[in-house]
Amino acid sequence: MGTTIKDIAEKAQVSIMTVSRVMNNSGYVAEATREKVMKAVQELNYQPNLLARSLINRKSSFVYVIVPDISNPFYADLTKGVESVAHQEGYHIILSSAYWNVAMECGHIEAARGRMAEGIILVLPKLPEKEILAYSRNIPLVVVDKHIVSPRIANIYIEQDHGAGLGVEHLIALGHRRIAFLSGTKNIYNSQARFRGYRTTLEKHDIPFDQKLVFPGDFSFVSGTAAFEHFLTLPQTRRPTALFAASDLMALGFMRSAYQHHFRVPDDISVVGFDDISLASITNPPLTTVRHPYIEMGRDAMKLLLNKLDPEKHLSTGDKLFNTFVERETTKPLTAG
Amino acid sequence: MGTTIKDIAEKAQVSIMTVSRVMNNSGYVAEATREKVMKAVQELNYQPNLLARSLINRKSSFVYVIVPDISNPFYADLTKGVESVAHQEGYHIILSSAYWNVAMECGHIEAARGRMAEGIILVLPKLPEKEILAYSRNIPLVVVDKHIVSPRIANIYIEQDHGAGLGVEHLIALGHRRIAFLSGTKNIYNSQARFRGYRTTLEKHDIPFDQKLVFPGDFSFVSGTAAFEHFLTLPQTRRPTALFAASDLMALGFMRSAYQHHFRVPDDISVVGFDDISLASITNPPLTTVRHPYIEMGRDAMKLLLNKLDPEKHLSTGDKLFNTFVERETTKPLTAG
DNA sequence: TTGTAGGCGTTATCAA
DNA sequence: TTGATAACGCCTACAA
Repeated sequence: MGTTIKDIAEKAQVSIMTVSRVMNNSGYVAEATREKVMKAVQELNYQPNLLARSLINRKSSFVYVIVPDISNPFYADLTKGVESVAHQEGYHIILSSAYWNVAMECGHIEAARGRMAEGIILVLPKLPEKEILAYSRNIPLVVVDKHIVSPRIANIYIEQDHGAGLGVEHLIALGHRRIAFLSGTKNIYNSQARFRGYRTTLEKHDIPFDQKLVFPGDFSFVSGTAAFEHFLTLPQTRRPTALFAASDLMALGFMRSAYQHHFRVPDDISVVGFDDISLASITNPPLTTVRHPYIEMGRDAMKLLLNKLDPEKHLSTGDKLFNTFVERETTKPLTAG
Repeated sequence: MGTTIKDIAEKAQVSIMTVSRVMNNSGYVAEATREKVMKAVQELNYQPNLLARSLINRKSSFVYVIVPDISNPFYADLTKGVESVAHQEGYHIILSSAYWNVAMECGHIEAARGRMAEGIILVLPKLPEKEILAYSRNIPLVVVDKHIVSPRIANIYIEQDHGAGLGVEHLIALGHRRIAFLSGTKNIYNSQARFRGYRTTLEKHDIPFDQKLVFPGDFSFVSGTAAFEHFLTLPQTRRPTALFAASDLMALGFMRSAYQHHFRVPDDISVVGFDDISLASITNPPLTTVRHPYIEMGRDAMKLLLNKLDPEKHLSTGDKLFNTFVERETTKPLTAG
């Protein structure tokens, strides 16, 4: 506790510079001297103070990760991806939740600057793009899972139109034509993208779009249960035979409510979700969905940041990420009638 | 980027000390001077370097949180609890996953020391107690969710015997007497505690313990599905009418497999889990379980650490934490026959 | 009310 | 191959 380079120097009867050289394997040190130093290091259980080192190198090896809420499985997965690359490259991550609150986001960003963080990974921020741009002039910043227009902001984002189309294509291939859409939170870009994918895919197959088949939701489990109530209010003949939900949570909520009303999935109605959260494969029946690759997004975000920090090092972010379709057991072919 | 106290001093035509005083609201500063300084701060967008400050104060405001795997919902919840208290008190958390690997745990602990972390919250470590004790002499350390014998190690741990008993009591109250136990990973203290709770509760009610009704498992979803296969191998008359699983994940796996074999829960067999992970309330049907309060454990762990760091400040860790029974829809009274 | 000197633990630079 | 000195950005203690 509190052993410094000076203590080692004293104990080993050398100058602090020599100790420093040993610790960093830099410059020339006679083998005998090195051993003397190492012995002192062992005995005093010395560890260099990395903060002091940061001060002089201007390299803290800290990266801030700001997520909406770490207890949300999406962001936990994303964080895992970030962490795996970070540790591999010797960085440590400082985690903060901002709870969809602009003021908290700003607070965390300021804190990151103050702590000499080398960069920030900002997940689904509420902060307007303009302000993000302003911050990004002070500190390297990567925005994840939010659609960004400015080419000046580093960004990991998957255009989810295509992914949503995958889910709808599958339902259409099974013969469904009355396909409902359970939408995400209004005015969120991700919601809109998923909706666009739904609508354009319908059009591509000459299936008329019906506003009545668009159920309101907010990505949450309960909004899924509410959607089923909404479904019940539709006259029998106008009910959809399939549902495409903008999130797995809503799909699950819908299914739960359906079961309580003695509807069977997929027998009475097919359901496709979006996200592929870890629960999706565990539910009963397991949910057919569109996978949004959070872990990989986290990984790539960190790599992108690292490449910014050190242009020498070109970490490959692999191929561009995209959504993939995952067929499980909540869909089945439309039977006549 | 890189604005220092010197730049401000120069711009405001004052000494460094005056700037320092303004930034810290300490000592006397004439109002006019203060304004001059603040103006320079604004214009140059200055932020004090907290690492440099840490060096002097010997107070980094960093706390390391070392979990087995952040993408696991338990630990994400726990981390959330830690974070909520930490931020409130001005601390930042550095998150690391150790993946049940002793070497990684040690690595993270060393890193924490090197980074001048003020403390470590160590969740379910693999590290032997003796080594933890050794580390805890160098840096304040709180061990969470692992049973610790030594009174010298700060610890947040719930004796889960009692909680497990709650689940079994419920089944017994419903008339069940042939109650199976689906066990967790062998040789893990938590598994043993949950098993003890099962067994002693049985004995309390004069229900003979039957080793055949103890199914092996490892806390995972798949080990739950395997357990159902095991269940099927039992002769009809010797099958349990209820199952108490040492984890929700296993309970869910068991149920999934059960449904695939056209068994109904709770009609054909009652199921109780343990943990109350967020999925538990979302499944179909929602799972009756014993809640293990991860968020609260995280909160209390951080408070305990804070109290260690600053004995002046007595953050109440509230009442002692315990497991609670959560009744949902996977159990029902045993019907004659 | 303000400024000067010294140091926190480390490394870069230059000299020996 | 080693060591003295001056930084890094800031704060404490003391002086003016």
